[in-house]
Amino acid sequence: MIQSLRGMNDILNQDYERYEYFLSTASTIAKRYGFHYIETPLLEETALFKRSVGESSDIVGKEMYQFTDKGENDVCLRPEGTAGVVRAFVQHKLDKKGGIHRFYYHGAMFRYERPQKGRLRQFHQFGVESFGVDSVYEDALMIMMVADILKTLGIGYRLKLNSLGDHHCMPAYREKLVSFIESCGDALCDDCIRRKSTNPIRVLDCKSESCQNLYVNAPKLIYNLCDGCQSDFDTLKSILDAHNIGYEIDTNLVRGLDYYSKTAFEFVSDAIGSQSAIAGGGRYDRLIEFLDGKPTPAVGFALGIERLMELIVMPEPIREGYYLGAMDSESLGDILKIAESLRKEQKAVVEYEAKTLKAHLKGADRINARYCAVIGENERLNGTVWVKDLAKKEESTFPLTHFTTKEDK
RNA sequence: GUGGAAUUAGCUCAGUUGGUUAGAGCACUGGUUUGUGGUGCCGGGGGUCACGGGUUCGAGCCCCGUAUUCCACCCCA
Repeated sequence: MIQSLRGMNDILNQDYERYEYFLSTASTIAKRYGFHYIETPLLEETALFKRSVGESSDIVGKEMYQFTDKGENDVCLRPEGTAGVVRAFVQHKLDKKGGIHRFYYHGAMFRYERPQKGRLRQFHQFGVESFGVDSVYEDALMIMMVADILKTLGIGYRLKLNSLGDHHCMPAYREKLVSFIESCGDALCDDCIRRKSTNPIRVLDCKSESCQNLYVNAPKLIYNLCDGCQSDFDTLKSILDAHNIGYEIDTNLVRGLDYYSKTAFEFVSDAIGSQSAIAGGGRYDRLIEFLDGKPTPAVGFALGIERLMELIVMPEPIREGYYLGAMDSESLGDILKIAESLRKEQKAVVEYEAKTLKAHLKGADRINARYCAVIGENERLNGTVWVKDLAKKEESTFPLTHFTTKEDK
């Protein structure tokens, strides 16, 4: 038997119902906030991710599905969604057009990681990107949108918040931090010694207890922000307070993609195991110019659909549509005609086998049909159809033409 | 990429120190005497015990390898 590749799953039946329910909920909300759908290719030039996500990140450094195609192009399957949307934004010259552009997207992302619960090699994200809005109110909008989606889906969460500073305060802070790290000497773990040169900010969320004990006294970026960043961060907090969105400041929250600046946030769930981040995002004002566009402020987030699917509280299933069956095979022709007519407006499922009434009712119940319509010997002789409303437990008999004449509509 | 655990029916799991035709619950299917479901009662189908080797008179059980899943690390959504 050939099976799917490691960490790559099929989505079917009830799983797909959840998937579809999530998508329609999230898309509806995104549209209400003024966002438009954008679809970008799954395959992009490798350079796009190297320049945006950053070569020092694990995503680009060791997790990309990268290969050379038949035209000798260095390409890879997208590991995240933002880079492609920014590429499209610049390629279609929307940066030069100016104004505000808001997009949402969803689809498969690929990372070559060791799979576990909540971590797949092919997984799905829903994300939004907003271009051209400098105001921190747009950062707040992002967080409110995620909160809105999660609340609608019945999902509990904790919101972690941090500010990563900008090109005014970050470089100075980085130097301060590096000299602090150097002062710790050999007491640090091997990972942190490596991070010191590649991406020093990352030492702050090191999982090692001994490192964390040392970092208690490390300089925190949050206390070293420049005036602009500080005032934006304060405004953001007051907006969230005004909208009753709870948050905790996490000075160690460092997003894994290099393009973030200023606002960074992460929604986590305690109910799905160690892969607990269900959504993350932040501001990335410099990324558009890194990708050869005109400098444009931008902010966005992405949600992990598979992780959310574990947590979604589905609405009660409702009975809908018709189940149709015959008690003797001679009536099947009429049954098919009724089904064809009904399907112009609603769901109609036909059982081809002649069965007892009891068996048909069981079948109708199993597929959660609202109505069970059956033609037996009596109905065939009278030219009628017997229909039972499975929810109201009421039954009635209609002439065949009651259904088939609807074709005139 | 590192370490650990698991894999028996469609699903969740039993299976004694290695010993005949591998079990249960749920699900599926049929019956329950005139044509009434979701919830009674009785029956039925369904397993190369993950895959490939090895040890043994004999392997679901012991050993080795492979695959997958899960847990921790790592990373992130």
